[in-house]
Amino acid sequence: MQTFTISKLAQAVGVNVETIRFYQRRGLVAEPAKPLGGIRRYGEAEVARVLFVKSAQRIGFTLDEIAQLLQLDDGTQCKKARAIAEHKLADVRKRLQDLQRIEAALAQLVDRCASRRGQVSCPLIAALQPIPHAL
Amino acid sequence: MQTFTISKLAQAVGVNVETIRFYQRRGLVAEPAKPLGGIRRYGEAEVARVLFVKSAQRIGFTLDEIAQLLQLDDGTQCKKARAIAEHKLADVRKRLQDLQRIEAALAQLVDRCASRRGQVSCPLIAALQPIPHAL
DNA sequence: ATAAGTCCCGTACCCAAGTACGGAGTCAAG
DNA sequence: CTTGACTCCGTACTTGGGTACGGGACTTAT
Repeated sequence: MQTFTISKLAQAVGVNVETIRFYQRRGLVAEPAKPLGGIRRYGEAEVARVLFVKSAQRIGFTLDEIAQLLQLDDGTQCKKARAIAEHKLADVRKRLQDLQRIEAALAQLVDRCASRRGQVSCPLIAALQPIPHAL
Repeated sequence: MQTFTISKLAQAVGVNVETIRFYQRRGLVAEPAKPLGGIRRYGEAEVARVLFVKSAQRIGFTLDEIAQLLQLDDGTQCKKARAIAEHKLADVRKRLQDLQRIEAALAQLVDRCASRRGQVSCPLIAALQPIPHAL
């Protein structure tokens, strides 16, 4: 298809044009060959790409990590891909646990605040102490 | 108690001394009064504080957000605290959803890689597209 | 009482992830 | 065929989260 100019692409995914160009420099988004001294055109693939980057970022991946994740998408080198994916998976699971703990803590806090004003000694700090520090 | 010097504190929680000082400037960690031209002493409260900051950071909160969260711990101003907490809670739940999606996608990828080599067209990209883009 | 090792504090530097800027080229409409 | 909007590309600036550095004060072992 290749229907977007860079600014349309940026607009479609809700980021700055400069951000697209920045991603291109980082190799996260393809730079289509420009047609004989002209203006590059982008398609759905690029839209998907940028959305992926932004989503992955929202959950805490760095651009370098995202670059790795994107390599998995090639389908080739399944062995390597698997190693990276497993590593990330462990990582993600740890993040999930932490998030779940803080979610519980926050929900509890909100709940207590709602039902009973007064001495709420916040459970947040406790929620994030993995070991009850025996040092 | 107040048994740690700043470097012992840093060492106890596994961060750089400079990081502690940086947090103090940001108001994230208390700076105990220094005893008449001398050296400040830190206790378990500061250890907990720094660990909290690091944990919260791991799951994607910024230092500014963490400062807000820490204010909730005061117990006072329950109304305000509740508002902040509710906001954060919504935020956390969104992060959780995203993480769960990517966890599933990664787990699937690993699984497929394990059982069947060959044309694995990575489910990651799909996993992070909220809407199947109908534009 | 002195040298080694810390601490205090300010300032400067670093990296990641953008954002802004500016000049030159392109393209579509009037 | 010019004007205005947009593109291309390079370079510079910004913000968040630290790290590093350096001079002077303090404290402790010898």
